[in-house]
Amino acid sequence: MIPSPYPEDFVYLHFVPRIIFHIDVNSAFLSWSAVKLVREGQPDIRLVPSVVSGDPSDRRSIITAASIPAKKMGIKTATPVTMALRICPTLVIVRGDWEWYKQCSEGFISICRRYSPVLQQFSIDECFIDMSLRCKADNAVELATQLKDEIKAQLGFTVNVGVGSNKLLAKMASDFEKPDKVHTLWESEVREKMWPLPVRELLWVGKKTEARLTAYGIGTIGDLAKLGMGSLTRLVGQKFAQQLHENANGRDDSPVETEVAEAKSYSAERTFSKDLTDPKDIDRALFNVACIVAHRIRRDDFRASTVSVFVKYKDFTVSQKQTSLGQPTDVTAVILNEARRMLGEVWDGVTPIRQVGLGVSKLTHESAIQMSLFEDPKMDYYREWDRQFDEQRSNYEDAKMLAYERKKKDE
DNA sequence: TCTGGGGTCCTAGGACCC
DNA sequence: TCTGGGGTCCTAGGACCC
Repeated sequence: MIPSPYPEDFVYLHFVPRIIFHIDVNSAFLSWSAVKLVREGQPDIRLVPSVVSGDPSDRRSIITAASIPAKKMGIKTATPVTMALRICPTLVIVRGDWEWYKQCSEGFISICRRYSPVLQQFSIDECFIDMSLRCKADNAVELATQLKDEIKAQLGFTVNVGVGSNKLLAKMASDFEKPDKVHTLWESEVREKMWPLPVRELLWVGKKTEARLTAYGIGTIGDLAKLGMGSLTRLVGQKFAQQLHENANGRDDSPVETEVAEAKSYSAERTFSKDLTDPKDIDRALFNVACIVAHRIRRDDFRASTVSVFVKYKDFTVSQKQTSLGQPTDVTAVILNEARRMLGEVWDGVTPIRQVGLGVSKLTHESAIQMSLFEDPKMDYYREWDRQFDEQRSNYEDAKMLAYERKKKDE
């Protein structure tokens, strides 16, 4: 094939009709764990009510992924494990395996990339590919089916492929009947396939927006599509109204973004198995999340100018506080001290805390300016502490990877 | 039944500057 | 001494996604 002299997105935008695929792994974490278990000679958990979750003995664990038989019983993602067990006492529970999931993800992404290099990874288990230059509307389904079958044959798990004339329609289509299916949603099919759906099924319509819309008598995506901009703006604000109006009518001109966007913020949080009041416990958790967040920004060569801290109470209300630093930092102690100071302002020291978290934002790559005259004289000590922490942590991660590789070789 | 963890984007009000 | 209006930055909070 002769390579095009133009960027791929330049050519089609001008005269080729857009054809977008959205590939979505069916019950991703559950399918991926199932593949691993099947390879080990275990029964296929996809065929029985089963879930992936955190520690089942922790009352606060929730379901991360559920098999189709489990979903049919009403066990969905984010259901508390205790509740799921009440619904189905024989539920099979497996723990997540992040390293394995990453490998499965890389596997299916690289197959998709062979179909089109114009690929946007949307999450660990979803991607868009721009097929505008690779097929025509009349053979799109054939290619999508081939892609879906190739993933199943090579990797052992199923995907849904949504085919449409833009990203929104492709994504909506991949959400139709599952698993292991190809669906189309062309603009000409919007009226028939998308408008009858409940408004909640439209991308970006969450619980709150649904409540607001249904209170106004808007039940289906079709109702929303026909609603005047004036009313919609009063309900959800101008910017969001415009987006919803376009989307409900099946329009979306956002491109398939091949560049991986840089992170804009990092955060970590810890939920306690019991609500806590002891400042020592809270501070230990704050210390832990500060170490994690600061390690991540150093790993990615960032410095942060804003630090925020937040606490969540029993009733799920959140208080948070953020502050701007005089100069960007990646030093754990600096971040932790700001967080400690703000925690003192945000928390009364008495109300039990369910969760504590810490975040950093306003990230730059600029190298820290060392103003030794004004800098805390302990800063060198702090940096050395961080260096040793990072070294140990990466050794730990290396060891984990090595153990994993060894195990794989044995299989 | 009792709700994890990690992100993005938007809005609104106040401070400050010109 | 008292005044308008626009732009920008900051913080708090809320909604959505997987």
